Amino acid sequence: MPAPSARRLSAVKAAPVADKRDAILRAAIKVFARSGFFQSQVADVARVAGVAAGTVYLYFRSKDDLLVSIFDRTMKDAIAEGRAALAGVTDPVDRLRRMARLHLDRLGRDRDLAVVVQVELRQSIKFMERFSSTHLQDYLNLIRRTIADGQAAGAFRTDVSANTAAKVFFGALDETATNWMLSRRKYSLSGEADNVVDLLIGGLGR
Amino acid sequence: MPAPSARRLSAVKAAPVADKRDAILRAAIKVFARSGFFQSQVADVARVAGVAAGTVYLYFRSKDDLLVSIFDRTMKDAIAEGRAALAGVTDPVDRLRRMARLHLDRLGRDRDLAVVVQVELRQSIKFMERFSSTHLQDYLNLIRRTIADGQAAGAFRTDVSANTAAKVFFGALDETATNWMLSRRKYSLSGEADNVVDLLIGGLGR
Amino acid sequence: MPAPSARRLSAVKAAPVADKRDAILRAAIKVFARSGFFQSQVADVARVAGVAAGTVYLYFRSKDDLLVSIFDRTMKDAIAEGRAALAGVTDPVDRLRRMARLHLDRLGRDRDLAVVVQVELRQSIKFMERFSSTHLQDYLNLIRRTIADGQAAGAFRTDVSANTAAKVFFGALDETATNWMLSRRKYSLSGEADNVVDLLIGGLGR
Amino acid sequence: MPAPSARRLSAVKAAPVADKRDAILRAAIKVFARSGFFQSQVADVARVAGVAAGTVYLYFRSKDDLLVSIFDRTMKDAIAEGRAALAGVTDPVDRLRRMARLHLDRLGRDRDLAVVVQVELRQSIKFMERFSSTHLQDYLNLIRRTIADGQAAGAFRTDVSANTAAKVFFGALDETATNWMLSRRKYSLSGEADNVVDLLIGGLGR
DNA sequence: TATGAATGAGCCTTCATTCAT
DNA sequence: AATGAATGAAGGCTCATTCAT
Repeated sequence: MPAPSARRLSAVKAAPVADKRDAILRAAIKVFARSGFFQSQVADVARVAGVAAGTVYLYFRSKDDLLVSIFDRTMKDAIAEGRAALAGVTDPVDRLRRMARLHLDRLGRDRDLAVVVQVELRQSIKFMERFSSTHLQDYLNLIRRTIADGQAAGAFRTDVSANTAAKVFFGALDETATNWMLSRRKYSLSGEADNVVDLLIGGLGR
Repeated sequence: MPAPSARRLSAVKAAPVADKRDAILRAAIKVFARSGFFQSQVADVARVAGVAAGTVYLYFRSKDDLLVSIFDRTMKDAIAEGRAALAGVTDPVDRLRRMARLHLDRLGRDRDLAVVVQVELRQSIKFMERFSSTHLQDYLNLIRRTIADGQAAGAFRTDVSANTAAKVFFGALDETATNWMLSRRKYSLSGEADNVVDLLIGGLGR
Repeated sequence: MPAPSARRLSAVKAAPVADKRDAILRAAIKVFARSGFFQSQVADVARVAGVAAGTVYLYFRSKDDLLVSIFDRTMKDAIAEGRAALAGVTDPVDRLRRMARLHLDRLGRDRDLAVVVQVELRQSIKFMERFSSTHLQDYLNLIRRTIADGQAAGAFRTDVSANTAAKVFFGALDETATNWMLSRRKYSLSGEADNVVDLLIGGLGR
Repeated sequence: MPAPSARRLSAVKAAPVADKRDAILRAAIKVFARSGFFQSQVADVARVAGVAAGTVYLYFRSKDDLLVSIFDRTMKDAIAEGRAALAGVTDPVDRLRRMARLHLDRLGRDRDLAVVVQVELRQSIKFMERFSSTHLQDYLNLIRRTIADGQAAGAFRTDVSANTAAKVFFGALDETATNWMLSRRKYSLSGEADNVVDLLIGGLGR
């Protein structure tokens, strides 16, 4: 933690910058969630953020950069949170359960963010110049390794590749989030985490 | 089945129209798959289809209508194929297996179609004026009912709602298809169907 | 009157041609009256005429030609009718009265024609490539000469040029027709003729 | 009248905006006069105004709005000017004479404006969604009331309705203006005002 | 830093006209 | 003569981005 003087200095110079950049990014999430990336206008983002249109370009290179920045921050946070949450947990099933809860918690806390991530991310993955898929790949790798470790530890069956299982796991969470985002009903998204994990661990068959 | 002469007559009048509409639709799938809907130009679709730009508007109301038509036809076909494939199959596990194979078969046969459906459909679901989500809902309902029937028949566990299970099932297939579509490697998508179903039925746990 | 055989021949060859050309022209009047020349489409004219779009071009060189043909025929008829109506009439006031009645009668009989003539003719006069203003000039000359004759005969005052008086006379009829065409009320247009002439002859002052 | 400093301030802020809007409107009058509304391009208006095409849309909603704005301003000015000019004048004949002079003065000062008003206004009246005919109706009402007052005051004959007389009066001025606008000769339009009024008051007959 | 007026490239869509049948 | 599917040029309008203030 910086000394008071340092904090004040940074408050005068850095913090407002971070604040405004953040305000614009939050405005972008709201606007993109409402209208979709391509149907949104930079001017709308600026208006919602309470700044002039030109100001957006003091903090972001382009409209694309707004979207990339949203994804970058979201995925980086997700991976960091995920790693932290798994820190002291050794039981493979618990590890998956924690990841599922985190995944749905994060999206469930901010419906706008969920909309943007669930609706626009896939688009962007397709167009590599817009979003380096690295982060998402990192996330899938995190799941895959967790499953592979569980297989090595004898907790998970080994006749299914960790790769396939990771995709099934991620897909299940992803679809659950998408359904929640599209649904009018206001049920708790994170409440679904345990159901999904139970099903995946125990299997649908009796 | 009509007599040859009748078929020739209809081929002279109806077929060319259907052919051109179809050519434009296939061109749209190719172009949208390459560049994404919003970054594609109607003129590109026309060029790929081998017609003039204006001709597109003889068969489709608008650029949006192209996308909607792709979805409509794909989903209608999917549901019809799905219903047909389940016709004589009673074993619940077999029914799910068939649906999974069909799902991945269809997308695996046409990578461009897979790209459009996996990348653009979600966007369009969000904007109901663009695509009535009815068809997709129908598809999810088909899965849900299949699972509920399996539960009633005692084949599937009943401590997980059919709704949750349907989302997990669809999400697993969906993510598998998306991953295949994005991957450079040319593995068979439909080959994944059995793995996914085995995992979902048996569960990841031992 | 031609012999029956001649009539049949002409009915087979010439008459249908004239009929179709006429049908298209009448359709054009109706369509142009409803939407205005520039906002009308050749396809609409064809549909109203009950022919295919391409057929219009068998009888008219272009869309412009449709408008020109409407004006040409209308003005030619008007002048011919006007000359005929003045044939045996020598009293200058009677001559003006007859011209006014004819003018308003003609437009009053066919509201669509009135709309096209009153609304589109002025446009077209401005663009000489579209309509040779000769016909309208001929019409104004007919009025001017009638007034000049009346002046020479001592019936009309001579301290106003026949030219100015002709414009006032035509303008009064023109505005009366325009007002009638735009008005919702269904009063008789030709009934206005005498009022207008009385006013112009007698003057507004006491 | 504001103090110089205040004027300078307002000149710095308000004037440029008004100037640009005005420049575009004047350009539109020039371009529409040359080619007609439908054959003019917004890009031409912009080029003549010395701005980029997109700039037009910062000041006007659409191409239609340009035309409507021209009419609105012209008619509003005409009515205001007319009312002002009649303020202290009581003699009915003088009142009509003043209105006629104003009418022809205004159009005679700006031939382009005259072209647009005389040629395009009628079109627009026909299509009410494009131009609320209210203003023109107001103008006609002003004339009608002036005539009716003159009748009540015993200056004008009463065996002709004020309504008919107003149309004749307006039509005479309108046609005079149209003829001047179309004519190549450069005579003075406002010089015609007295001739027209004399004729209308005194009547063509002896 | 912040503004927001101005820019102008870009694109969907229309529709007069043509021409193979 | 008649059709109507096809053409493709044209233009209104949008909006990401810039830059003078």
